[in-house]
Amino acid sequence: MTERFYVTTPIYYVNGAPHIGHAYTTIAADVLARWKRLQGFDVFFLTGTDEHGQKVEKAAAEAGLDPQSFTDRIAAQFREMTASIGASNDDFIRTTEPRHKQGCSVLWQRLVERGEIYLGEYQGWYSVRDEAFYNESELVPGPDGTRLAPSGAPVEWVREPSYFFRLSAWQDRLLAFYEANPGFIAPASRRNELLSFVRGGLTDLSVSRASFRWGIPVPGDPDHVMYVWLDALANYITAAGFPDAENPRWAYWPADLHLVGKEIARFHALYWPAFLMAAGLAPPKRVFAHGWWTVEGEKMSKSLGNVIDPRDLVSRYGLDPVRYFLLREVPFGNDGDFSRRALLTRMNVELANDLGNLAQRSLSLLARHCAASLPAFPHSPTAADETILAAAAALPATLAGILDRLAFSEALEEVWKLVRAANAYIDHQAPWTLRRTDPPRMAGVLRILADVLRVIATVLQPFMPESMARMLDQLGVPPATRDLAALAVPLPAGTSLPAPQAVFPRFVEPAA
RNA sequence: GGCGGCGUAGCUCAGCGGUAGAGCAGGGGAAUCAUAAUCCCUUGGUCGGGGGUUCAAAUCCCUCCGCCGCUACCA
Repeated sequence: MTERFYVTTPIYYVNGAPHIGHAYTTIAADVLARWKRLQGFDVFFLTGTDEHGQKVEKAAAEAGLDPQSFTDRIAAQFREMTASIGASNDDFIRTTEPRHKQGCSVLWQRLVERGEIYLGEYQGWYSVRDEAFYNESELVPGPDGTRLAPSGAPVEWVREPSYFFRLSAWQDRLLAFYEANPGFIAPASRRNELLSFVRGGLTDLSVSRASFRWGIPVPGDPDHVMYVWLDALANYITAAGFPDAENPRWAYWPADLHLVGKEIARFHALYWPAFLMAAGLAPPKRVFAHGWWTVEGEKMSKSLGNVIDPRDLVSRYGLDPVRYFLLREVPFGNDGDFSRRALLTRMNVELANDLGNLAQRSLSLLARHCAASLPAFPHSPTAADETILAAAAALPATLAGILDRLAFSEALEEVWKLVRAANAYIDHQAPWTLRRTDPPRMAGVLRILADVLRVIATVLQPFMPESMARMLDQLGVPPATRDLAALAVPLPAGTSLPAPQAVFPRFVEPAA
């Protein structure tokens, strides 16, 4: 039986248009999903939108729309963004869908039945913008004597009956869980923060709101709607068919990986496993929190007007270079800076000069001097041949280990070591000289280059699907033989090669 | 205030007890198959300051300075 792999992005909150941060998470998840498929896993890759809550209700009112119409509109933008960055998600869940509302209600009932939720009363300072309550002590003074949330959002005094989740009862079991699963939350810095937070003591969590209507009604008490985070987190199981254990999708649970931004690490690594364990369900296997992007050294913000729309980026620079840049530039988990200069350097130096040009020079020699067909493997390979072939052969396994740690930039660096080695190989072997002195040797060298390029293009497919498909076309690799297992079988000599075409042209400034 | 992290070549960072590394940028050379791309060689750092442990410290300990994250609280 093939192994399953379930990876998620967060469901994105529909109170604003998609930006580079959303695209980043989705691209990372997509690369992983594609990589796992390449390895032969049965993958379920989920993304979607989080559509309830007071903020959405307000934003809809301000836009003069009912909440459903409003969320329909924004959700469509997210769906479009998902497609525009080439995501290969298997599903796109919206929390306003019946399947989600039903599953979420069952989850609630299960928590009630198990005595994990009780009715109490909440009073405190509430921030609509943050969808959170704050203690008096957490507030900071604002202009003209007002109080503000630590985030700077305005707060109002709210007193209302509320359902509570017995989070306080889970402290020890959570700590035991983290202890037993040291890799559960990564990077390590997030784990430290989480542990210190939990050790500091947990209080019961208010999980319903009676102050607004736009949410999933609490079963049996329609005056309340569910807390948005309980609602939102549940998407990971409702999309997998919960509570229907017969649903084939349910076999994917527990998820192998929730990819999240660092700002929501706690919800995923603390509340979510607590909810699940309390409901008698398995917690996810891993949560990975990535960092944030600044733009040209500055924080992204609407007021600065420097928010990057991923769709603009893609139309300007092309999809694959953008995907490559985002995962290459910064160690996954760290914050990074998105600068035009850095993007152009990666594009021109690594994609165009190193890899694109390597393919082009190899393929044009094959086209011109080998009758556009794949030569036979050398009869007696030299030490140089053996060295580069061994490096290529070792690459997939090396990457597997690196990608299991989500070290995308490290993985790409590893691939580029081989790219550079192949450029050195072609220079040292100088097939253009061999053409006159030793044509059979020239053919052997070119065959080795084709085989090395095939490995490179194969393992890079998850990162740059479209470009690598074209490169594999040019290398004569049939579409059905592009997974990692297929690398074990060499292409037959004589395979005909189409005319080479540049895969990564140098980026030149468009005329103004 | 507490917990944690970071500070290494011009830039971005790796190394985390055993003669300072990579990529980019800079300099010199080779080659001319190729997207004027590539390859080879090379300049460059008292590893934030100070103290300590050790035969040996960027690497461990203490302290100071500067950044950052999580979190708490006082008045």
